[in-house]
Amino acid sequence: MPPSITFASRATTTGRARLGVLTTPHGAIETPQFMPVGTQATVKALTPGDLRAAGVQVILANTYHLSLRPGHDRIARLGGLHRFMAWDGPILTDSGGFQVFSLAHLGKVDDDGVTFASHLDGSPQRLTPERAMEIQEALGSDIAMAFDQLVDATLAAGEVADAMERTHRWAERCLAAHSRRDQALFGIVQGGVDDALRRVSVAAIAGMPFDGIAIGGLSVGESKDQMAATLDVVADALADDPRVRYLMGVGAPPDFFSAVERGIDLFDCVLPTRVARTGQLWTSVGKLNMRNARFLDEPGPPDPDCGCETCRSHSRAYLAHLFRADELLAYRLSSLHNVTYTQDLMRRIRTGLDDGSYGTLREVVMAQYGRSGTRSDKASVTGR
RNA sequence: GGGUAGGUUGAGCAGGUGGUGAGCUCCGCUGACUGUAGAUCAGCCGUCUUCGACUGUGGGGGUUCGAUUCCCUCCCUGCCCA
Repeated sequence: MPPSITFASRATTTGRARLGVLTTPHGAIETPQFMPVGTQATVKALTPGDLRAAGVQVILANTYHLSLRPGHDRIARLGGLHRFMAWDGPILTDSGGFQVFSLAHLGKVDDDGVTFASHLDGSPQRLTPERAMEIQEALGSDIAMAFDQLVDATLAAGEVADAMERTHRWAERCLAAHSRRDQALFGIVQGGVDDALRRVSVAAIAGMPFDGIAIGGLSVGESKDQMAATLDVVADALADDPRVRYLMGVGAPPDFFSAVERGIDLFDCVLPTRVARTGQLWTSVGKLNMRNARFLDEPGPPDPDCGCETCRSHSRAYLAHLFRADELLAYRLSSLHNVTYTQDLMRRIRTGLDDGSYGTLREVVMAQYGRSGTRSDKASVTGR
C-alpha cells in the first residue's frame, strides 16, 4: 500500500532552499508553502471560498480547541473535519502542544501527559500522546502532529533538556498510537536555542519513521539571529533527510526568506489573520495600518500590486472607515488581503527559487519591511 | 412671565457645601501582535521649553489671604406652571 503522503523535492541554487510537492489525500501542496491558521475549524473571518480565492493550498486546525468544542467525536459523527468546515483541501492539525506551553500556568506536566483547565469552563483537561493521536484521527486531518512539550527557550538548560527528552519519549508513543493509514504524522524537533540540544533532538526525531519533520519551539521570544542560527544547526543535522520540513509558528514576511534558505518547506502562523483584524495590512509598500487617519481620504486600493477582491474593489479610505465604524466587513476584507498577500509571497518565492530571481525578490521584500521585519512603512509611503 | 434642575477638558459623566478639580468611559492619535483563551492589548488623549510648569469648574463683577464652593448680575439648556 503506497503511503498516503509523499514528498518530492529538489535542491535549488539558493542556499539550502528546496522546491517540492507534498501530496495528500486532499490534494497537492507546492512548497515552500504557508498554512493559514484555522484554530476552531475556521480561518477567522474567511470562508473556504475566500481561502481558495486567496490561493491557499492547506490550512491548520487545532486539536485542543476542537476537542473541547464542539468535540472531535461530534466532528467525526458529522463526517470529519473536512466536511464539517466545508474545506476539501489538505488540513494539518496541531497536537495541542502549543496550548500546553501557552496555558502552562494553568496546569502541570508529568511524564505521561499534561493536565490543565479548559479555557472555556475551567474543567480539568488532560492531553497525552495517545489522546492527541485519538483526537486527530477522529478529526481526520491529512497531517497530524506529534504531541510535544515546548518551553521558554530562555529557561535553564536543564529544563529545556527535560522538555526535549519528554518530547522524544512522547514522539515514540505517538508513532505507536497512530494507526490511520490515510493520515501522515510529523515529529517535532525541540531543544530551545541550544545548539547541542537541537542536534540531539534532530537525531532523535529524524531517527523515527515520521512522515515529516517539524521544528518547534522557535519564534517564541528569541531573536531573529538566534532563530536563524538554530535553523542552521537543524539543517546541518538533517543533512540530506528527504522528508518535508515544517517550521512551526512562523511568520512575518521577512522571516520566510531566512527560513526558506535554511531548507524549510512549510510554515504556519496566526500573524496574517490576527494583525488583519486590527487593521494591519501587508502590502507591496510594507505594513500599513488601515486605522491611521491618513488613509481616510485615500481612494486607491490597499495594495496597488494585489489582485485580491479587497484590492480590486475597495479603497484604503473604505477600509479605514470600516475599521473606525467597527464594521465586520473590515475583518473579512483585511484578512482576505493578508492571506492573499502571504500566498502570493510564497508563490513568488517558489518562482524565484525556480528561475533564479529569488535574490532580487528577497532584496525587494526586505526593503519593504525593514531588516527587523517590524519597522513601519512610513519611509516607503511618505518618503517617495 | 413664575418656578425648578442644570451648565466640569470633543461627547457623556464623577467629584467638589472656603484651602492643590487634568479622575473615569467613549471618541480620537499611535504602536504591538509569530504551532490564536486575542474583532485583543498597550501608550497617549487642555497648553507648554513635558523627570516639570501653566491654564481650566457658562460670561462678568463682588466678598476673601484664598472661590468650583458664598453674594450680585447676565447668558444658555431641560422640565413644570401660567
